[in-house]
Amino acid sequence: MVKKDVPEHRSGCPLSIALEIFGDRWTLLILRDLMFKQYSTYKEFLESGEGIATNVLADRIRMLQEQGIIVGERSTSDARIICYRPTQKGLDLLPVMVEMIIWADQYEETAAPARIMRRLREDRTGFIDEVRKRFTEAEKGKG
Amino acid sequence: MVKKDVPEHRSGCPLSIALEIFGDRWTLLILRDLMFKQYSTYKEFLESGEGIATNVLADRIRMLQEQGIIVGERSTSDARIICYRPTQKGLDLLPVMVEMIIWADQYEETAAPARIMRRLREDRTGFIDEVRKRFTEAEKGKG
DNA sequence: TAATATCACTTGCTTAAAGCAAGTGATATT
DNA sequence: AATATCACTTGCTTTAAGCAAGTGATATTA
Repeated sequence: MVKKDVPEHRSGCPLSIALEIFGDRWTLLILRDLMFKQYSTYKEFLESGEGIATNVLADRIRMLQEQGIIVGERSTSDARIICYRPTQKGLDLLPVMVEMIIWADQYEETAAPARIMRRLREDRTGFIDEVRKRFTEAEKGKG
Repeated sequence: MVKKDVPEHRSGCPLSIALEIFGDRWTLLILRDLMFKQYSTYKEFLESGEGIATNVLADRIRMLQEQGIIVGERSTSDARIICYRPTQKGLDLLPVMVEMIIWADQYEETAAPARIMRRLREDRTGFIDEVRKRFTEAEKGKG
């Protein structure tokens, strides 16, 4: 059994609610693949190298859609494939992820290229806006 | 059994490493109690209203000390009590927590007072510096 | 100073979630 | 028509979370 439904809120504390949604080992890694690596399919997430289990991945994708953080739609060129993309609510998690990345890079041994980290530290908002634009531009293209 | 030892890194990705450390339901709530609510003891964390289990709390406190995110020392006035405080590494998680709080407040129903949230949104760094000072001043007091 | 209370845990057990391998049904390719 | 790929699901094992009770050290009270 795999179940990650966001439960009845234990407390109304915003941090607690946030952790009910993405306070686990995998949820933010899927969003990282989606927003930073520009992966968009189940298969790409699965093969991203972190080793997530198939049932957990399916479960998290379902939960992220229920929460309105991502949306999925079938590819027109290949109907087997579902392409996921972040919503506004999902894109607004970028600052959270960026701060986590900066913290980890400062205190732990990471494989992150130094110049990318420098860019990230020195221009958080510019970096975030770039990522954001990639998805909002794409949105227009469909409009 | 309760075991949260930070495992062998699955990937060198900074986000992945960060999640190995605090990617769970409880770790950041303890740090919230410590830094925002100014709780400092096991008992206070336990009674903070989120319903953490005693073994999980003990486990996370141990892990946070091993990671150098908090330090604990016995109270001089009552030798039963251990007072925990954040290290620099712990204080540097404030931006992560603040962004999570802002996100949750924007998209979920929270019990956070509107004026505190407004303050937080409009002056993230000022807010963070205030919290930070409370602990670095206290440090000086000990010499 | 003996008895009781409090503090920070630990232990043992149950329940829920993560991890793993294999399978399924739909669509696509050969 | 046969095989491959895609996005999952199912069933089982392992690990971690949840819960109640207990422990040892220190502190307070009668």
